[in-house]
Parts: sequence; structure tokens; C-alpha cells
Amino acid sequence: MPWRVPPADRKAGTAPDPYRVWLSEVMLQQTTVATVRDYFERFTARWPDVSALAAAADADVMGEWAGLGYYARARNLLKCARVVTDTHGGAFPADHAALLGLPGIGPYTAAAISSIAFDLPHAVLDGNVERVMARLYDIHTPLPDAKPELLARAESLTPATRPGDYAQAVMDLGATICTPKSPACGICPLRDPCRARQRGTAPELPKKLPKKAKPVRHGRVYLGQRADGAWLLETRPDKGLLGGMLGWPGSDWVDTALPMPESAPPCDADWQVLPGEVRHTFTHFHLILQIMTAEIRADATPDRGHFVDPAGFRPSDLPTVMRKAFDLAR
DNA sequence: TACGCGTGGTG
DNA sequence: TCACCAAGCGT
Repeated sequence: MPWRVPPADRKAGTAPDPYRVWLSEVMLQQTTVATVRDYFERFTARWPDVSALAAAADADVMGEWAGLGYYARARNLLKCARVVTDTHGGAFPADHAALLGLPGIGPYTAAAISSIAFDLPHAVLDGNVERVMARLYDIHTPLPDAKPELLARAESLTPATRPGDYAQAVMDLGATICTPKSPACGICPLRDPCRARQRGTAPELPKKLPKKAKPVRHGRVYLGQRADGAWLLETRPDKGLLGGMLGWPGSDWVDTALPMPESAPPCDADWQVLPGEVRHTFTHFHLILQIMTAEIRADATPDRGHFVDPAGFRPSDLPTVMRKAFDLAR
């Protein structure tokens, strides 16, 4: 992983860069290593340190984050970079409580930065560690109720020496051996002390409370383009779903398919229904979108959004649901 | 406290 | 095809 310092380098005195540790840990929140890798490389190439990121334009950072999801992370990333630059002299504080007070840094990330970047003995508790602790101690209390007990177990196992290596090791164990399905107990370094393996309960742990079903919502978006190639887009409000991201103007998203929610087009034009539909699943609902397209007259003034000329438009700046709409219309 | 908040891989 | 899952945080 490009954000890791290999053991040999660390032994030779190369400490991890707190900026890179922080950036990788925020990207890794609820996100897989495979997905994060390319984003991490693009971010660090474009913004090599925290002051460079702090000086970036909001739209550039949101565009670079597009597709990674949980966009509040990107807004908080910028806030945090600016706080570190403006009030901490451009250096991340080597202090767990101070880290915890920064935007977008919660209990997990504060512990990860403390231990990995600063060698401070704080216990990380992510999904991997929860699973490892639940199995190691055969804890059947369902999540999230079990969290305090799992945290206590994780803290009691965190060593005073090399806590950062330990944190990464226990997460690696969860990611590669103590996996959610079909755990590889046969090659696990903790197979002897593991109570769940002894009792045969490992595959069913950790227990989780049942999740709510996802409702289906419906809506409509407008993809308008002028003869000069400019697209009519809008920057969504900072709060809520896809907050701060670029997107197509459209209707509210409602729970019933018919009638299609009333929505004034963002600009006067001869809008046509595009055959087909966009389907997308968010954290807590499924969405089905109807796509409207039109060529917009050169002298038209939009009621919503702004025109983005083709030279300045990168489809990769769009969140995935909006990029799906673009792909369908192309 | 419980809920809102994305996405892509996987079995 | 689809539910589950991933290195969580803010409100």
C-alpha cells in the first residue's frame, strides 16, 4: 500500500508522514483498499502536503474525490487541512485528543494516526478489529451494542511498543485471514487462543442487529447542452446527499413512481424523455431516475445551475449516479 | 442515540 | 440478482 512505510525503512529511521497517514485513513473509512489506492496516488501527486491541500479550490477537491463516496469526508478533509495549516502551523498535532477535535477525525482515525504516525499507544477499533475481538473472545452480543466490550478487549491487547505496527497487523489479520465469510482459521496466528475457533462459532461472529430494508425512490434529471457544447450543471448544497458535488438539475426524489414528481425544467428548451432509466443504490435507498435531454438555445438563461464549457468538464468530477445519467445520454 | 451518508466487489 | 460488506463520522 502506497501509504505504508516498510519495516526496513522504519527501522532505518523513516517515520510515516502524518499527512499521508491522515489522508489514507480518511479515504479508507468504509472503503476498500483496492478502491482507495488510485485516489490516494492522485491526491498526493496533486497536493503533496497539507498546506497545498489547504490552498486548493473546493471544487477541485470535490471533483478529485468524485466516485469515492461519502462526500462529507471530502468537505471535512478540506476543513481539517485548513485548520491544521492555519492554527497548527502546518503540522498535525502529535496528540490523540487534539486529533479527535479535528473535522472528519473520529475515534478510529484519531487512534490510527496516533499509533501509526506518532507511535502513541491508542487502540484502533474498526470493522476488522471488531470481528477479530468478537471471535477471539467469543462475544455474541450483537453490534453495535457490543462496541464498548470490543473496545475494552482491543485496548487491553494494544502494546506499549510499536502500537502502529500492531494496529496495522490486527487490521490486516481481519482483512486477510479472520474474514467475514470462510475465515482461514487453519493458518491464523491466533488459532490456539481463539475461543470462537475452539467452540466452532467463528463464522457466525460478530452478530449484528438486522438492517432496515431499502425503499425505492424515483426522480428525474435534466441533461441540457448548448450548441457550443456547454453542459448545464449545478453544484449541490453542502448539506445532505451528495453535498457539495456537481450534478444535473432535477426533481426531488420521492417514494412513488407515479405521478412523476413535478419539477420545472432548469431552463426553457424542448425537453425529451430519454429511453431507458438510471438505477443506483445509495446507503439507505434504491433510486430510479428518468433522464430528460435537450439542446439549449445559445441565448437562453437558466433558472438553475450554470453552464460548464466542454473543455472544463470532466465526467469524472461527477458522483457515480450523475455519471451514470451522463453515460446513458451519451 | 439512531440515523443519514456512496460505492464497488463478492458469493 | 441482490444482500452483504469495507481501515466511520457528524448530528
